[in-house]
Amino acid sequence: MSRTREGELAAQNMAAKAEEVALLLKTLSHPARLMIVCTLVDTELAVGELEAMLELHQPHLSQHLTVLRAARIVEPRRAGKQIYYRLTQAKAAELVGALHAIFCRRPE
Amino acid sequence: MSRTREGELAAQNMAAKAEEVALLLKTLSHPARLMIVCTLVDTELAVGELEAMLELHQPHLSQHLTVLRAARIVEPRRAGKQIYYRLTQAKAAELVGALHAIFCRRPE
DNA sequence: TATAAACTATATTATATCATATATTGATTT
DNA sequence: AAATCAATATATGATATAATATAGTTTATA
Repeated sequence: MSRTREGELAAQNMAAKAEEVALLLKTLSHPARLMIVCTLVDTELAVGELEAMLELHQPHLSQHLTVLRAARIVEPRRAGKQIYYRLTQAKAAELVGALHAIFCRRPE
Repeated sequence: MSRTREGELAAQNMAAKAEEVALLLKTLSHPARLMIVCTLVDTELAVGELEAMLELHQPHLSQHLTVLRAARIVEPRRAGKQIYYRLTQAKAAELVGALHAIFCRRPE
C-alpha cells in the first residue's frame, strides 16, 4: 500500500476515534454535568440528594440528567417517588478518575 | 461550622474546580482539536504537517489552533515561513495520555 | 515583487444554556 | 376512589455561543 494511502487510513481511524471521544468530552464539558458525574462516581444518588449537594435548581439539574441519560453515561432507577441515578459507563468512570488524579491532587 | 455551611463550601469548591476542568474539556471536545492535541503530544509540528496528517482544510485548522492558543494549551514558534506548534500545558498532556489509555487500548 | 505559509474576518447556520411554566408519576389522606 | 402532595420530568422561548465555508490579509523568503 502506498504511503499516502496509509496516511489517509491512519487519519480516518484517528478521526473516527476522535469523534467518539470528543462526543464524550463534550457531554462532560459543562460544570454541572461534570459535578454530577463526579458525585456519582462511587455511589448512587437520588435527584433530590444531588440537588441539595450541588445546589442546582431542580429543572436545571433534570435537564442535565437528561443529557447524561441520552449519552448513556448515567442510568435512572425508580424507587417510589424518587429516582436514583448511577454511572453506567466504565470508561466514563475511568475518565472521571483520571480527571480527579490530574486536577484535584495536591500540588507538590 | 454548621453542617449546611460546610456543604455549601464543599459545593462551591467543587463548582470552582469543575468550572476550570469543564472549560478544558470543552476546548478539547471538538474532534479536530482533540486530534491536533493528540498529534502534538510527543512532538512539535508545523501547521502544514498537521494539515497533511489530519487532512483538514487550512483555515479550519488555523481556526482550531487559534482556539487552542487562546486556551494556552498550545504555543506557536515561528521558523521562517513556517509556524511550529507544541503543547504547553502539562495537565492537558496528561489528560491526553489518560484518554489514550482509556479509549485506545486494545480490548482484552 | 511574487510566492508560500499561515492567520483573520465575515456571514451563515446550528447548538447550548437556562429560566419559567406545566405535566407526569407515585404515595398518602380522606 | 378522589383529592392532594412530593419528586421529578418536559416544554417553551429567549439569549448566547460555536462551527464552518469563503474570501481577504499578513509575514517571510527568494
